[in-house]
Amino acid sequence: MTTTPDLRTAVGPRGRPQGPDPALARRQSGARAVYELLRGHIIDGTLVPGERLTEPVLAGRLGVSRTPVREALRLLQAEALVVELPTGGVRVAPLDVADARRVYEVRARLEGLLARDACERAWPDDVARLARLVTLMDAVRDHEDEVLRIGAQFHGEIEALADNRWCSALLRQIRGHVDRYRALAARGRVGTTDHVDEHRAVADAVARGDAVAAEAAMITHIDRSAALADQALRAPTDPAVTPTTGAAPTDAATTDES
Amino acid sequence: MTTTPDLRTAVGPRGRPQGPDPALARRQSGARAVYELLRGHIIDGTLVPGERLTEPVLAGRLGVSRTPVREALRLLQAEALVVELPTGGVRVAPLDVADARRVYEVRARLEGLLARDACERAWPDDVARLARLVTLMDAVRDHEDEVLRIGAQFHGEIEALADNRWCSALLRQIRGHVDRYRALAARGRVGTTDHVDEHRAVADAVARGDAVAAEAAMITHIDRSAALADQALRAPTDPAVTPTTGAAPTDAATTDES
DNA sequence: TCGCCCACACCTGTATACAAGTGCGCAGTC
DNA sequence: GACTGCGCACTTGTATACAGGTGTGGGCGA
Repeated sequence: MTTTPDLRTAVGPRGRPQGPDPALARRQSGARAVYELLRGHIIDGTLVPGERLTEPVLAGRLGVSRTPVREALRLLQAEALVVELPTGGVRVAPLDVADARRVYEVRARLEGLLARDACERAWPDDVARLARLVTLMDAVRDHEDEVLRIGAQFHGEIEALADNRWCSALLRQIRGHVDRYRALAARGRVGTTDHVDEHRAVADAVARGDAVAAEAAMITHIDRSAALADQALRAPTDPAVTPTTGAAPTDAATTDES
Repeated sequence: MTTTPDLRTAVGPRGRPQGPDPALARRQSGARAVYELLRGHIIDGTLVPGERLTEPVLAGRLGVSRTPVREALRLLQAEALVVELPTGGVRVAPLDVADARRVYEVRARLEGLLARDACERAWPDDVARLARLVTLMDAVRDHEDEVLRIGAQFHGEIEALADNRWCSALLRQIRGHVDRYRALAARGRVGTTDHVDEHRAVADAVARGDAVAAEAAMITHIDRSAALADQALRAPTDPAVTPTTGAAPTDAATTDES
């Protein structure tokens, strides 16, 4: 591991060639790119939990100066993907399987709140779109990957409907950690039993405009996912660090055994 | 406004004289101190919502270089207390009274989860301590300040019991925003009706070990506080920026109309 | 052979220097 | 008088230089 690719080959010297928004392109440069890269590597396990990250080494490896590296590390620290050492400096946040449950609990509440908010803002065509996703999911219920993909869409739809930036911002942080634990477990082997029904329960509640039920259904759904994930994390292999080679999800709507 | 005191007079040239933990003292230096200072000023309204914050100006005013200022701004940005401008740079996050409700909603769920977790970890003496706080609160129920102070203690106790670092970390971020809205409203004039009973409901649920009830009671409690805060924010004065001169709360357990 | 002490190498934190992009203002012109 | 074009000043982002502190490893002495 720790074979972090050169940043220049990863994002180019000055952002992507086709930046739709110049301001975004500007933000994509340097520090932001380092942040995204490191974040992905922490999530997918390329950077091993507990590993010390030193600024000069990262800077040299990525072909940039310490300044953007430092900034990226601060962002990762704010997100708790790296933890500070008593003497200064940081290391990759350790993975504690027992903590996975906690992460899921928080995620469940935040997504539950999103479902509640979505209830109050959903228009008929939104409801129809959700229902369509559930139908779609039902149609492919034996293909786990497809179920997961549609599930991600479903959650993304709910989040968009809720339009709650506070929830979304916090959720994004939590999602990074959720994705870490998912990468740790054997990919895909989390089971999707009852996924269709659980999503349908949420969709139905939203359709009825029943905010309380929607929130409860979402929490139940994610709690069950948490139980599956917990099982997958404890059962298969030793609890030691087991980085997978799976793709590195980096942003919203990627988290999904949901 | 914008009469930010010199950082050197605020924290001294190299941390406080009596740092109990040298590592902490080290972190307290420079960037961290700038962060805390700016955070406090944003929360208490000294830094006006929407105000542009430029690195050279802040650096000069605080007597440090741009480097620690920059780092502090990044932390504040991660916390959404400042927002980035399209052209780069940041401004103090605008205050939207309609958004206060959203912030409280999130806080309610997080604290609700803390209450739930506290249930599963509370020992008899913990339960007794919570009950004592409720009794104390009841005894001073006519003194709003005292009620708020004890309320803060109560919430701190729950948080400590829950021992859920994920929740606590997210809650800290949310609390900064809650405190901002509280500073915007007339201090103390939020009303504390039924505070005692609401806290008692939480304490009783914890005593019974009824996690579901504890979570629900906490959510109800904070939702009611939210309604009071919302009322205070909309009613008294114009919705324009109205910084108060009240003390600047800077960390956990300071948030309380709870 | 074990323990202690010193010195080095390293790393963080801060300051300063440099380059590039952007917005604003002023002057000139129609 | 209004519009347009140019130029300046400012700001951010990055790189580099410098100082302070810490941990480690080797050497020396008991």
